[in-house]
Amino acid sequence: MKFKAPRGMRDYYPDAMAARNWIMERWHRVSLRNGFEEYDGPIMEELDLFRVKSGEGIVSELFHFADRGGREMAIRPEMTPTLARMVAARANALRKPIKWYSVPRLCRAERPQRGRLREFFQWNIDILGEDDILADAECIFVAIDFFRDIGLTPEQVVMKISSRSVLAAILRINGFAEERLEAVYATLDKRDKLAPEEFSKLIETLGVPEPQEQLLLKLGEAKGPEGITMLGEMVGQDPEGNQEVDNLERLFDLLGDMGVGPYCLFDMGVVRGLAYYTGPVFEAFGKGGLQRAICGGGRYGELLKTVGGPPMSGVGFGSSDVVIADLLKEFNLLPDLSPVTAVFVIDADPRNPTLFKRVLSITAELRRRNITASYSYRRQGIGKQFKQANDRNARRVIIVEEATLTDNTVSVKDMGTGVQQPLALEAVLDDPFQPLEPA
RNA sequence: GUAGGCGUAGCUCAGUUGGUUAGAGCACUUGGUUGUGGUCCAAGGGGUCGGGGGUUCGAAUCCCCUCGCUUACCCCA
Repeated sequence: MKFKAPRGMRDYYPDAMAARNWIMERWHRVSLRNGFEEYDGPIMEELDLFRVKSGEGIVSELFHFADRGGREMAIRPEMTPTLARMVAARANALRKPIKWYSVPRLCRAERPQRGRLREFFQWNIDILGEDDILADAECIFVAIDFFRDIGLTPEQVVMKISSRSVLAAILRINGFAEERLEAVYATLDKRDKLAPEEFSKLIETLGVPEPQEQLLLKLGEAKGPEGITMLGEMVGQDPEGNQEVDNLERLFDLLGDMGVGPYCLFDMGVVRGLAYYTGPVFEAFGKGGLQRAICGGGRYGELLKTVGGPPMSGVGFGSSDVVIADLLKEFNLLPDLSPVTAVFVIDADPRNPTLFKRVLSITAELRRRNITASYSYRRQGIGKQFKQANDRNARRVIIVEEATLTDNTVSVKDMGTGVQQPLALEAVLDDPFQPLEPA
């Protein structure tokens, strides 16, 4: 074929569409039951909106163009700038806390690889206007609520949680200059990807004194409850540091109270590349072969200000359908999504046009009653029609026959059990799935 | 942008000292079957062997180039 779907973008044939809908229905369901409202924005924004948030380097990763008025536009690569813009515009009018979710279609002009395409859907959950760490706990709970909803157990997925603010406090107490923090974050974020000796080498390239090097090595290893204890020792008597560690402990207490403790793990190795995170950060990982993060987020303190809004803190996360689909596949969690026809209507004698008229009217009546009903377009033998009914995964078959014309009865067959019984047509229309008695 | 792997039917793949008209399974269509589906049997449609060039009497097969896909790195919102 001359044409195919663009690089990194997908065609959704019905089976793929069914899988996509399966995931997205669960995103909606979980969002709504956790008290989030849906919002959306335009598919593209002014290029500058993304520049403001992420810097000039972002431009090469975007699909962008000049419109006919010469305005630089970009297809959205993420939802957060749009969210910040929308909330900032009505910051004072919106009831707090703002709990919003969205399932935007996003595009990024990067090289496709496993779990990462050029066009995808991303579930976004955000809480704004609530500084208490309870909001952070809520966001993490929502992500795990979704994992549970699709059948993932703590043996299959882990939510790794860390804290930018604790990390910042420890670094400050140990004499790291403010302007070095960015580089340190980037380095620590790589820890889990490298062998220990390579990580040590990377630390050395930072060019910090020996004691600070040792601190960074130790920090990267902090994990689990002992890790948090270790952080407590590191901050010592520093009041601000103590407060941050207390906050982190409270986060884990809350998650325990919410019943999702088994999914959660403190891990200082989670830092997240983004510059704008200011508090707790978290990333979920599958425990199988797929090592990529399946969701990631955290608290951002200053984001609204960068788009000209008031100071308002937020916390949220995003999760792409591509990685979720990979994970579902890996753990075989997608159910059979083949289309099901509830009722298939058959005429017993294809040579009798009067019977077919009744097939049409009965099918139409079933559909009017919101029952998925179908029939064969070809007037062919009853065996062929049954075959077609079977191919369409019909639950029940209604056979229109001579008795239908004389007594207004039809034969109903259950395709699962094979049981067939004559019944009054009205009774069948009222309840097509009533129990059948074997003859 | 860097490096590896792979390109044969819709899908998964066979196909070597280079040799007739390129194959299988699954899927699809039709028939076996004029009142009963799934199983089974049979037939059929579907391929410029990714593309171009070269070597050769002869290339899916050997050589060169190119395009595409894919995995990892870089980056990551």
